[in-house]
Amino acid sequence: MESKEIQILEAAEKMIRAGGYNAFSFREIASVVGIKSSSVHYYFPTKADLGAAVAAYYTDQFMNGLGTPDAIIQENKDPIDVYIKVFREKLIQDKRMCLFGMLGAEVKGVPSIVSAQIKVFFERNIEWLTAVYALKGSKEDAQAKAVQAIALLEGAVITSNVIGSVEVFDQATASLR
Amino acid sequence: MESKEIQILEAAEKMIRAGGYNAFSFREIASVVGIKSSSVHYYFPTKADLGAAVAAYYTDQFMNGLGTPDAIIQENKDPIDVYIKVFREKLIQDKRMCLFGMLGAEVKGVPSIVSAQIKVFFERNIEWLTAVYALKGSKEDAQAKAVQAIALLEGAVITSNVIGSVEVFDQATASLR
DNA sequence: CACAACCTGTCTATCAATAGATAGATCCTA
DNA sequence: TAGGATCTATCTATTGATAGACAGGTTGTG
Repeated sequence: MESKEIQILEAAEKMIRAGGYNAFSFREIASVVGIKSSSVHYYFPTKADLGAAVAAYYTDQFMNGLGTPDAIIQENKDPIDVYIKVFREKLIQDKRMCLFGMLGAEVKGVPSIVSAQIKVFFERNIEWLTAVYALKGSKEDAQAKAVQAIALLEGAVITSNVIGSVEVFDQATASLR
Repeated sequence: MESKEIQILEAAEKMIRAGGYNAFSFREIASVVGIKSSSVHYYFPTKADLGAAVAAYYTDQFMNGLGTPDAIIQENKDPIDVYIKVFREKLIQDKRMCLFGMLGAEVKGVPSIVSAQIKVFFERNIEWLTAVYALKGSKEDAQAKAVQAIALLEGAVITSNVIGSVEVFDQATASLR
C-alpha cells in the first residue's frame, strides 16, 4: 500500500482534475483516504501547500513517465507521437481534464506557491518540446513550435471534454502528426 | 446605468474568468453591485441559474460582437483574423481567461444546466468557424479545421496566461494566420 | 536491560469564516 | 393599492485551520 501522503496527493489530483483548485477539501480527501481531516493537515499544513505539492508531484510523474527525447528516439518512436499519446490516454482513462489544463486556466486564481508550480510545468514541457523540434528541423522556430504544440494539446483536451468525444481530440491534434 | 441584472451578470463573469465557477459568491457579487445577497437571489434563484445565465449572456455577446462571416468579408477583412483578435483583446484588456476557456476546463465539475450552456458555446463557435473554412477552401475538412482553431485558441489563452506574456499567444496562434 | 524522552501518526473537539438559500418585512413607484 | 425591488435576519452546511490528547514505536542513556 502506498503511503498516506501519496494517497492524499492522488486523491487531491483527481478532485482538482474534475473541478479545479476549489473543488477539493481536506474533509473529502480525508474521507477517501480513510483518515480525519486534521491528519491531512499533518502532512500538508495549508491548502496552498497541498495544491503546490500535487502540482509538483504530477509534474515529476509526467516528465519521468515521458522520458528524454533521446531515449524515445532510440526506441524508434517519434517523441511527438509519444507526447500526444500521454494526453490522449489521460483523456480516455478517466474522462477528466489533464491536471495542468485545469490549473493553467485557474492560474490567476490560486495561491502564488501553486501558480509558481503551474508555471514550472509549462516551462519544463516547452523545454522538452523545444528540444524535440530542434532535433527534427530548423532550430530557429523550435520554441514557437513547442508553444504551439502544448497550446493545441491543452485546448484539444478541453474541447474534447466539452463536446464529449475523443474524435474531437484527434481532429484537433491531427496537424501535429 | 445598466440594469442590476446585467451588472450582476458582468460581475459574475469577471469572477468566473479569474478563478472559475467556484470563485464567485452571491455575497461578493452583491457587494460589487451594491445590493444584498438576497437581492441577487431575486434575479437568479440558484447559483446554477446564475452560472448558466452568465454563460448564455456571454455567448450572445460574443457571437453578436463577432457578426456573420459574410458581413466581415464584405468589410474586406479575414474572418479568422477577426476571430483571433477577439481572443487576443480579451487576454490583453483584463489579463484574465476567456470565459469559456475557463468553463470548458471545468465542464465536468459544474451543474448540468451550466455545462449544457458551455457545450452550446463551443458548438456555435465550431459552426461559425466551419462556415468560414468552408468558404475558404475544401469543404471536406472545414469542420476539422474549425475544431483545430478553437482548440488552439483556448490553449493559447491558457498558455499565455501561465507564462505571462502576450508573445506566447501570438506564437501559438501563428499557424492560423 | 530498564526507563525516560521523544517522534510519528492519528484522533476528538472546536473555532471563525463563508457558503447558498429562504422567509418575511419594507420601500417605492406606477 | 398592487407589484417589483430591496432589505433584515436567519438557517444549515461546509470550509480551512488549530489545540490538545493519546497510542505506539524508536532512540538514547545510565
